Amino acid sequence: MSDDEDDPISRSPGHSLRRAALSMMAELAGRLSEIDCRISDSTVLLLVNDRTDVTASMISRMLDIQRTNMVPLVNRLESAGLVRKMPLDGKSFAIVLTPEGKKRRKQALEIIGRFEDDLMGKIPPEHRDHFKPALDSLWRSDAPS
Amino acid sequence: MSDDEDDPISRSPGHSLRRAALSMMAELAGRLSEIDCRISDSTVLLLVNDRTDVTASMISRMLDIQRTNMVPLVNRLESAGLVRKMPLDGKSFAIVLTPEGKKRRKQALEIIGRFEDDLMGKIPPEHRDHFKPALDSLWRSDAPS
DNA sequence: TATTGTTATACTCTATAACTATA
DNA sequence: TATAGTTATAGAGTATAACAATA
Repeated sequence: MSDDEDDPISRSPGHSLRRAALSMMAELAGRLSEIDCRISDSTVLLLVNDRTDVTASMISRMLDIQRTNMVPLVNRLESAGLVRKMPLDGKSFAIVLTPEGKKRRKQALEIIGRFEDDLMGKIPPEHRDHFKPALDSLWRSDAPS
Repeated sequence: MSDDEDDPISRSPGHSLRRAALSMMAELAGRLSEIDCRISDSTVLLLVNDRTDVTASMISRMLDIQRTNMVPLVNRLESAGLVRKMPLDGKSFAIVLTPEGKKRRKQALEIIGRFEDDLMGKIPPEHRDHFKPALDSLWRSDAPS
């Protein structure tokens, strides 16, 4: 079946963005599965790092995840022994990494580092430096315009 | 909470790709909902167009959708009166657009056209021409390298 | 009053296994 | 044997409403 540049789908930047993201996420999810991590898990581990003052609500705002959907995510990390909840005051808890959590974070960082090298390596050199700035202009409120 | 260029998430092109795609898809889905179309619906309508020889299996391969997940998609379009199944041989059916399907396709094309103009307009001019080529190199087998 | 954390719930998208019928 | 279409099912991700407790 023809899929040349004449049809509106092949010419669509939105379609390219969707397909590229889905392809990338499938590949990354596969690599992270070897350390029993989902993409969202790894994002939380990277985000928290050594901090002891990051709440689930703060994470949900930073990653644009609904507060309510943080519950199973944090529970999963807690059940896996990767994070602990430390009371900050009467109503808030800090999500802090356990030693195993820090170990897992380091593994995730290595996997993601290799993954992103591979990712950028697929992009022709003349387009490479434009990739992240272009993407960030589509969602980051503080992106340069 | 700090979200500067020092943390591995803000510097990650993979994270930028994911967030940009999710942001874009949410916006497009919202606009297409005004003509009762999902993104996948519109993609099928655009793809089939005037052809009378496109099967669900062909669509599933072109869009990287599992064959099995085409069933509810096509049923939805058929129930909405947008497509008909025409027997091609004893085991295959062509998905063809009804007159209402062609009308809906035209509406979708207009919405998507405006949407993509807006999308590209958000990208700083110096990055704009690199956007689609960079993305296509990540998933299109025939992308120039 | 606004925020944090939570439960319950539902919808969408995606993925696998297995089956029938036809090429 | 391979392909087309289908059913059943399960796992993710995501969304809203509602509530209790605390700032």
